[in-house]
Amino acid sequence: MNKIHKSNTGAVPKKTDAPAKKSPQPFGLVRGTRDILPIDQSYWRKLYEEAEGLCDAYGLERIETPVLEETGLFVRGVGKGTEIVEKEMFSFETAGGDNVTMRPEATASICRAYIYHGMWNQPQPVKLWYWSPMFRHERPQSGRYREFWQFGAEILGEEDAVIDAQLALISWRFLKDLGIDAAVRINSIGTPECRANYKNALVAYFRPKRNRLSEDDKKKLLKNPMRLLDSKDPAVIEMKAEAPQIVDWLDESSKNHFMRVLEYLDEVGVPYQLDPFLVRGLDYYTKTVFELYDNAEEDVNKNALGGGGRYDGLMEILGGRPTPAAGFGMGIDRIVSRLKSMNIAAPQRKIDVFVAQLGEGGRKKALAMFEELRLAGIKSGEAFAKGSIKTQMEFANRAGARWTIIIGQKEVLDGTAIVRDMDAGTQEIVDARKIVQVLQKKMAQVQPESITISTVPPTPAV
RNA sequence: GUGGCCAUGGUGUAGUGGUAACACAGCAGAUUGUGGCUCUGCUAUCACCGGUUCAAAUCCGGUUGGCCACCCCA
Repeated sequence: MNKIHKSNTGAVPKKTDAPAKKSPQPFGLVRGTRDILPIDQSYWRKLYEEAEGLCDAYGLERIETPVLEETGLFVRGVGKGTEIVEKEMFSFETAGGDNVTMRPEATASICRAYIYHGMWNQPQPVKLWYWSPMFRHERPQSGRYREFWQFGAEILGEEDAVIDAQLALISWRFLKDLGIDAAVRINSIGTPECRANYKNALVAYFRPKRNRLSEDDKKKLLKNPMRLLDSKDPAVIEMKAEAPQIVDWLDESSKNHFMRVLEYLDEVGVPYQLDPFLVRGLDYYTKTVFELYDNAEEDVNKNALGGGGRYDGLMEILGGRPTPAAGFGMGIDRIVSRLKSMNIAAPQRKIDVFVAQLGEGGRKKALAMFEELRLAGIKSGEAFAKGSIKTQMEFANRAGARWTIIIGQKEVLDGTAIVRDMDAGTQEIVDARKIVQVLQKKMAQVQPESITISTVPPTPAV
């Protein structure tokens, strides 16, 4: 996989009076990045089309924000104490002296755009979706890259619980339609006020037991006690059982909001599990938080496929007017790898016709005929650079063409073309001018269903 | 940031001190105008640097890179 090693680019071994014939060393990949090769594109296309169809049906509009933002946006938006901001950002100073960061997530950017473009003047809520690469300087691991893709949605300017439920529904439905049996883990972390009270209770609970905590967890107890709740340390998991739960510390309005979210989810049939210890790593969340997990995944601790929640305070933190909002983000890379390991095939590009040519005259005609077929909407393949008919037939066969058109010198003179049926192994000579009609007729007879492929929009949810 | 495992053609592997093997893929060919089968040939200075040895893919050290787990998250 990694044939190119950085060391190859390093010091050239001392070769006394060796001839200076050294080919340039090839480059490797920047750590944590990778190429998404043609062989994987069918999966990516499938996911993108699913996302687009779903968002379209739900009245969400596509937004694209810059990869680069002012560093301060994330420091304030995501939170100064978070892991992301503390040590995972790709930040640098530009030649002009600006401090910029390659976005580690989308929500802060989208709130910035909302404020910057005065979107509060639009009908509320503003419903947006994105599909973009994100960057975090973490150590690469399974399902974790430094450049990774997220598909997500944000609904801005509405506080009602129905929005939270709808977002959970859309993210769940996205996975469901792709064939992944997912469940929503959901919790409420209330307002900053009730959370502060809860944190005190948590600290009070854990402090007497602190000698049983690891060094890391001791730090968490001081700095961010809620993070203790998703520790994988068996001792902590055991202690957690008796620990206070945030639900008991929610104020009336948060509790009511949460109940309504759950009722909506019941109504619409989204399976969820209450997880009293689900907290999320970003500071901006309020009230509803949720994550999506694959039910078929054995390892419960395995990576989440997506997550989201409400962030009613974020807009104000970023200097906008108080605006309630909620959203989710899905890990495209993780979902693709899930689909692959589940052996869920993505549709491959198929061609109906292959255009083969012989000789310079045949090649000219074939070039033109290929274009004619394309304009007629007939999916075709070619290998004009190849001279041998045999090689071209091999290509036609491999590409799965149902028919191959052959144009050689003889056909050019006669104004004809050979149409070979690749399944039957038979062929006929037709008038070159009528090639489109002939093929369309054949296609209609043989595989009428193939014509409708890929023009069917994804089924709307629920 | 911490720890464990690993590094052989494009891909997946065999080879544990004595001339680098196999499968698949790719390319070329089997009387120059026809595919799916078959056959033949070609495709690797064994990540890099150094050490031990008569001899290293194989042992040792370093470097680089990858994978996995923790941390955190998507």
